[in-house]
Amino acid sequence: MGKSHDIRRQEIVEATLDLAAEQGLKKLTTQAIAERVGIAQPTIFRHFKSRDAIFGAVIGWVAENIFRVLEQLESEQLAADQRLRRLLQRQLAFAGRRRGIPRLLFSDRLHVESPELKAAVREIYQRIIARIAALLQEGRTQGCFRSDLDPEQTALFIGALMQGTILRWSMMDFGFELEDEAEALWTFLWPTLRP
Amino acid sequence: MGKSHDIRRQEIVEATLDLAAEQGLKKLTTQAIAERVGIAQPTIFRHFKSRDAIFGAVIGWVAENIFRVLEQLESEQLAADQRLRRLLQRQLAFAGRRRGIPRLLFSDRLHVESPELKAAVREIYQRIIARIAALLQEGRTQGCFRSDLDPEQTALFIGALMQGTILRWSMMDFGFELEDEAEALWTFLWPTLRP
DNA sequence: CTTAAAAGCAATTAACCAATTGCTTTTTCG
DNA sequence: CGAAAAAGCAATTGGTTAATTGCTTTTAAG
Repeated sequence: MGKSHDIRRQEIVEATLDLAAEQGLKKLTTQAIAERVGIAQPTIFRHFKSRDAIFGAVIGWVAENIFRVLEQLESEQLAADQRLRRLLQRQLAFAGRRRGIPRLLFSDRLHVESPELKAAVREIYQRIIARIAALLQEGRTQGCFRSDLDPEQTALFIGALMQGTILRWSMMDFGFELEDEAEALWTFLWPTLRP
Repeated sequence: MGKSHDIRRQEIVEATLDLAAEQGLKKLTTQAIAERVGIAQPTIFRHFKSRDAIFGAVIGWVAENIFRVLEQLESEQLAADQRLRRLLQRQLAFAGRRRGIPRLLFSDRLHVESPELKAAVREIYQRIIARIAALLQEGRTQGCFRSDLDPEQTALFIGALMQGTILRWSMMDFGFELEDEAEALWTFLWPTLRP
């Protein structure tokens, strides 16, 4: 046996994310992934049923990390506005470390071809939006946000701001530090939220 | 001869945009485009040198329309804030009428594979941002925006808001009217801009 | 009406790619 | 140790696709 099943699966997932960042989805072939991992192309299929199953595992791994960020936030004893600020900082920091994320998750291939993968990506998106909306709601009653704020609508736009910023970062070939945008984003955002 | 060169080219461009919306980029083959237009697959290559040349023409067509919206705005005698508001309305309205736009322009394929197509998409993006920044600058001196506004930085975030909203619309299978988001977007945006 | 150019198509090609098969090697565990 | 199970690979398969070729039909200009 080579390496254990779980380790190989994780290697394949990471190789896939890295290759997505470097070469885009067209060249993201099982051959390319296998070469990056250092195994033969058919060996990929000892660990994943199909190519889509690899993508599914990648999305699952990304989801796990994003949700972990959201959960860590729950346990912090801070006012709602400071927790929202941290949420933005940390999600951008996580995305900034994994360039493959926008290339894969914003790809039309997942959205149109595979209903399961589309659903998985949507769930990530909707859980982030729901968390932001909950923070806005909480902060509104605490008095740290405007009282006439629509939490749902505002959460959608904050999500759009994050996604749009990540998309620009990807479009500009990752030519700036995504993490550094968090502070500027908050400066832009705060006047709309404050009481 | 069938139809004239220019008419066929335009038919191919529109078929490509429509198919991008319906089926995504993977199934956007020369065969599929030809079927939609009603010609044989090799005939495509009488009108375009390569598949990428088709994409280039599509992007060119989109750019033309977007720039026309920007130019029309120049001639309107309105305060800067109202012109910015109209810019958002009209760009979202245009995108809302052409579902293929996000599928094609946000695709990684253009960004990674073809340097020319990537440059073309970036130019569209940067001209919109530059226009927004100019409007913000103008409005700041006119007194209809905050005086401590950073026009460049703010323009980037307004662009991110638009792109993020269009991305959500695409991700949700165009399940809401994009044009209707413009008003809510402005409501969200105004508190950050007003003096 | 004539003819050259443009537009069209059927058939083919070369390249690419996900997935399968059949066999060998390595690891795990009783 | 020894055998079952897991992991590995070379070779191949079947399907897909952009682009070419060679030929025919249609259009437009003189």
